[in-house]
Amino acid sequence: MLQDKGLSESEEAFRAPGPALGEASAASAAPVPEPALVAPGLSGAALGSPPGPTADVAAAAEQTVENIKVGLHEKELWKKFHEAGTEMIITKAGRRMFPSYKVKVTGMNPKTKYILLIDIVPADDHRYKFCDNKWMVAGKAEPAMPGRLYVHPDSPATGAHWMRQLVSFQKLKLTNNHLDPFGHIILNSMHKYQPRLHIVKADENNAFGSKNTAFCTHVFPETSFISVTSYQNHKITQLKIENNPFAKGFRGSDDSDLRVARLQSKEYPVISKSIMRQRLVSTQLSAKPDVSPLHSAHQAIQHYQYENGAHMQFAATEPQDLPLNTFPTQRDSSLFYHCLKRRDSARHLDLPCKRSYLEAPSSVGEDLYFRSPPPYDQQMLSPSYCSEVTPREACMYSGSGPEIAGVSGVDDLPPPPLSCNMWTSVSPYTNYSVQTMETVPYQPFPTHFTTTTMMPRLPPISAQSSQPPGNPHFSVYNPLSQSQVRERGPTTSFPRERGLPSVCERKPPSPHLSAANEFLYSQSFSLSRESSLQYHSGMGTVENWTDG
DNA sequence: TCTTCTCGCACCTTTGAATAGT
DNA sequence: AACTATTCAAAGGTGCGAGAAG
Repeated sequence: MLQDKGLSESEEAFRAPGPALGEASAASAAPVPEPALVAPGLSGAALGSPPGPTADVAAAAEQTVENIKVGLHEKELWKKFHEAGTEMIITKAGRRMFPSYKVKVTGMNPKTKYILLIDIVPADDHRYKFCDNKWMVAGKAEPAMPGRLYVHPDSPATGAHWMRQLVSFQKLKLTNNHLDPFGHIILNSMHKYQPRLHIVKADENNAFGSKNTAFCTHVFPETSFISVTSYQNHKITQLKIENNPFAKGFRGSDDSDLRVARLQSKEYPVISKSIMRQRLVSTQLSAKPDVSPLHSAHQAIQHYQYENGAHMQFAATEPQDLPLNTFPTQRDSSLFYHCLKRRDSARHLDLPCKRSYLEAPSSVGEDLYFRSPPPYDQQMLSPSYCSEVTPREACMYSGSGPEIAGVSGVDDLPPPPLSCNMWTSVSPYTNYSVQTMETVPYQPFPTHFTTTTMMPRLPPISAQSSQPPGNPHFSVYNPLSQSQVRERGPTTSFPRERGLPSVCERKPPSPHLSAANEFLYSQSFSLSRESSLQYHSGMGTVENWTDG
């Protein structure tokens, strides 16, 4: 039961010899913010919270979280992409990220349970276009998509569990479907994003609403990317093809060609049809003097070098070829970090994590529903779900609403689709720029970032009193994970991705899962409200950030 | 006309069940 | 009977490229 695909994959990757593991180790050893980086003033007193009776526990929890170190797996690969300007395909059905987000975690308390989750936030408020072989700002960003969290399917799990192997988020999918019913993370095309990893302490000492709930956030700047519906930069295309096993079929030459090339001591570049085509396009677009046969040859050589396992030489290309290199490589960008404790809530609910995460799901009859508030005009309501039956599946928090059911074209759908994420409408992105992080304060969450406003039973940050707890607009929906649904087989005509469940096949959540959702919501709430005050990049400035 | 998006496709890896062998 | 290794088909992940949409 403990073993599922996700874990197996992670373990396999972790065990895999060679560069991947080495990189992971190196990443783990990468400089990690010292405790000093944790912004001061995290104490309850500093924030106006009275010291609680669990001060000792709080201190222990905080220390535990502060000691957590996270290393990005395949950091070198990420850097290669980053130097070329990482692009991630987003599709209606959802597309995995590549490189996938994998981390090695250390410093956890082996016996304490943690929840690991990822969110992807806008890196700036611009829309981009790929012109003249480089990314250029093309205007103001479109309104942010409903924010969603991707909770690692193993969550919650003990520190020993997380530290035992690589933690892989490779099943995380990105979509541009605003009404995505599958729980994928929704993004806008041609926008820049920054994934973030959150580690939430989730043991019995940190009951929901506790003042002492601790968590930390890690950001690896090299994982930032521009979302696209089709690749723009042929360098990225080639990197994907050469590194992603699933794209092996697009590698420029067959085995014999590769063998020939290798036998010929790399004297001849191996160029795929795609790269030829894209280079033609690039050449046509570029009126630059350096766009010449020699230039093309240079690129071909670069490609060839890569084909043959040599390091890519993109760094040697002209600056304009590195438009998305938003994080200067000379700067240690291992991670941004913050650590803090929740201290603003008086609620103390049972934590789902108090129970074994292997615990069998409750019967349908025990399912709870609560709604997220309809705070804004375009608010999308949706149930959220979190699966424990198939813990390896993504557990995302989202919202959905009548629009979704309507759009689905299925009138008799049971409670609207759900995904595992939480979402809500998102206000325009507040300005923080990863690109200029060294000088612009990093604001981890937009003021109205969805993961905060969707918080069930927690007032929206910007409309705190609009939906009091218990408001009928709050609901919880806990559909089955995709794999669970898949086992049941198709039962509806709802448009679906191959192998993905129809929305109406999902079932409501069990009470403890709802509580889990709530816990996570609360954590996100804390992140959004407090991290802004305490987030510390370690290399940039720290700016207080206030609501509204 | 241009840019962006959608969809079907071929190709590939991954997964897991079925089967054979020890 | 239990365990391991192998085989094979289905599921699912890729980028490509034509055409649609705005």
